Amino acid sequence: METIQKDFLQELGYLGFTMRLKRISDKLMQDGRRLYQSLGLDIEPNWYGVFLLLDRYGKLGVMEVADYLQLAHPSAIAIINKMEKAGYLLAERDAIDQRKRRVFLTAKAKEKLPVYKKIWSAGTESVRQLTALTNLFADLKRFESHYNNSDFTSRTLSAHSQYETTPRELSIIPFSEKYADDFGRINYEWLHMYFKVEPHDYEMLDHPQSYIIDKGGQIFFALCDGFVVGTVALILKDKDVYELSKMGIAPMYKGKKIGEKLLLYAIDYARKEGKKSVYLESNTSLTPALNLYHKAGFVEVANDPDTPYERCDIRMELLLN
Amino acid sequence: METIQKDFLQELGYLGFTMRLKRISDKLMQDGRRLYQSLGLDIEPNWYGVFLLLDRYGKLGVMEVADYLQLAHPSAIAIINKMEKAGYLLAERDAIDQRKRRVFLTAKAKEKLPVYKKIWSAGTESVRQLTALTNLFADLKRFESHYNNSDFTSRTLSAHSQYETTPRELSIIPFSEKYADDFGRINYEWLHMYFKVEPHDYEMLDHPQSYIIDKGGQIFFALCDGFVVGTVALILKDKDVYELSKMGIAPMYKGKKIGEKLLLYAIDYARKEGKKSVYLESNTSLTPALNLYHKAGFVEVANDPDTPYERCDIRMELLLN
DNA sequence: AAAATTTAGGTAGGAGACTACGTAAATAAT
DNA sequence: ATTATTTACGTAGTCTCCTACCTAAATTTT
Repeated sequence: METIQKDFLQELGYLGFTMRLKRISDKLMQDGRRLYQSLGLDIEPNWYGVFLLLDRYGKLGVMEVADYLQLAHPSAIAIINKMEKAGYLLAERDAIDQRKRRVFLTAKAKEKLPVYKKIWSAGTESVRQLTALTNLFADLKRFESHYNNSDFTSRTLSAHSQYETTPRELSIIPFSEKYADDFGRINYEWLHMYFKVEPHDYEMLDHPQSYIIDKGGQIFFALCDGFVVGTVALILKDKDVYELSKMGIAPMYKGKKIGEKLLLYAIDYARKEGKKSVYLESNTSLTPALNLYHKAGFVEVANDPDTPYERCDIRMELLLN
Repeated sequence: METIQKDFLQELGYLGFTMRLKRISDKLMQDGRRLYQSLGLDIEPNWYGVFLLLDRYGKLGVMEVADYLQLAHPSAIAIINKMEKAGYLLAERDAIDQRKRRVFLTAKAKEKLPVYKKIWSAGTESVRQLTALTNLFADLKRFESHYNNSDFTSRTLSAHSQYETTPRELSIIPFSEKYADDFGRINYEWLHMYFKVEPHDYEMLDHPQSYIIDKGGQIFFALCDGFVVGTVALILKDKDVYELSKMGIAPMYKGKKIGEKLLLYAIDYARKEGKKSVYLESNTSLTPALNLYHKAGFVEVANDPDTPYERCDIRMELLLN
């Protein structure tokens, strides 16, 4: 427990996504509130949508506001009532539809709006700077639309239905076609998390049989609780040299020495196959992995300038016997 | 108000970021809860962090849990207490530090964990699919670290301090160096939102003076409430032909006919300069803009196969006099 | 050794969002 | 015309997270 890993959720990868998102949005919200307070303004961070909506469209019904902002209507009501109490909104009954309460900005609101817009512009600029050089917006949009289309719940449910009771113990098995997808799944996750996925990766991860097994290599899977929780590949590089690659552990199972067992198993296999050495390429930022390699006897050697991977900045080797 | 723009927050661009983020994270949370309910499980969507944390590290104090998950400690306490009540957690006093309450997983938790992990894996896979082909994770990480470093509040505050009371009315003025940054600000926003920014864009947006003005073109700014809310550029393409480009309105000021005024003003200028025609390149997905162009008299002509912009799939022209 | 400060953990209260349920007006169906 | 259904709100209750404040143990200072 020496160096405390500060951000566990980040370490959990895809699984931590939900809570990380909430964390960011909550923080932004809190900051917004603080900002208004320090400026001495009597508005809340979630009001700007209503302000701008009514600034553009004039009078709107409660449901319309909710629809535009994609809020459940009670939330819209809560905001509207507060704004009304603060004197920014007025409401009137719709002449033809008696149920409808049409809300609109008061003179106070219209007077203050330019000031608020100025502040929102500043905030907008901050967000622009924070998201500069990223595709956060396009990606977020894509995420939202995919998410709205596909039913997350039912998809996850069906995936779950394949659950079968199996021993808890860790077992390590060689490649079999039925786990080919897991090979990709495990590795795409950490690649995605730390680097960008390179073309060379796609080939191997999507076609392990043809790119690794058929060329004289081997892949091992760590199985636990009934599914694949770790992978490692030995790629035949020379008649007596393996490259060790695609070593990945499912985030949920990290910290359980599974990587170590997998690595030792692979080394043992290489030795039994009569190979002279195993080498690997990695990145210095992946300290836990490097420690593991070191512990297993790998030593740093000169970097290969012709590596097909951009992310690799270190090469290690282990001589067998 | 013909076609109701469904997502107002998306339309607001950077400004809508906060609420969109909250919307997504809340939705994910709700879905998680529904998922567990339909599976008949007595766990909550925000428990997985604690489960996996204790699975890895064994016994931890309340504050440690809070730190790892980056939660305020009352939140951690709330989760821990519920999990304890549900029988998943037990607590004991630390032998040396009497204040410390060390929590750990019960036998029930350890027994159920494989099942839950299976479900979380399925959820993980769903997130992977939803974020495939995006850089959401790398970008989110970058956003988080930038955000944690720079003080959003104080930055926005200082930007706000430049506020000066100015007339509410819209005015249109020609290029001046002091608004050069605004030219970039306004245009980067919509480019970022709808497309990816192309190299050609950076040049022009960062150096309007040399790339547009000095080459015989002109830029107009719409000013309102004391700051720039819209831009349009006329680029000299031929001795009597302008290309109309970089037409953008700050999201907060959309729907106020500012674009229309700016466009007519630019056309008028071109006419006064004695040009024969103005053409523009755009994208068919930008319906509101296309309507505007159409209304101003632009007609669709054959597309230019040599356009420097990837995003453009339509070309329109307006003959003057 | 006594006093001051930090740290661990807890409570109270507030904000935001959502679901579920209820009511009355408007619209559609028979 | 009467009944059934949809729509527009509104209320209540629950969940999440956070800040502010409090206590008591551990650690530092003096």
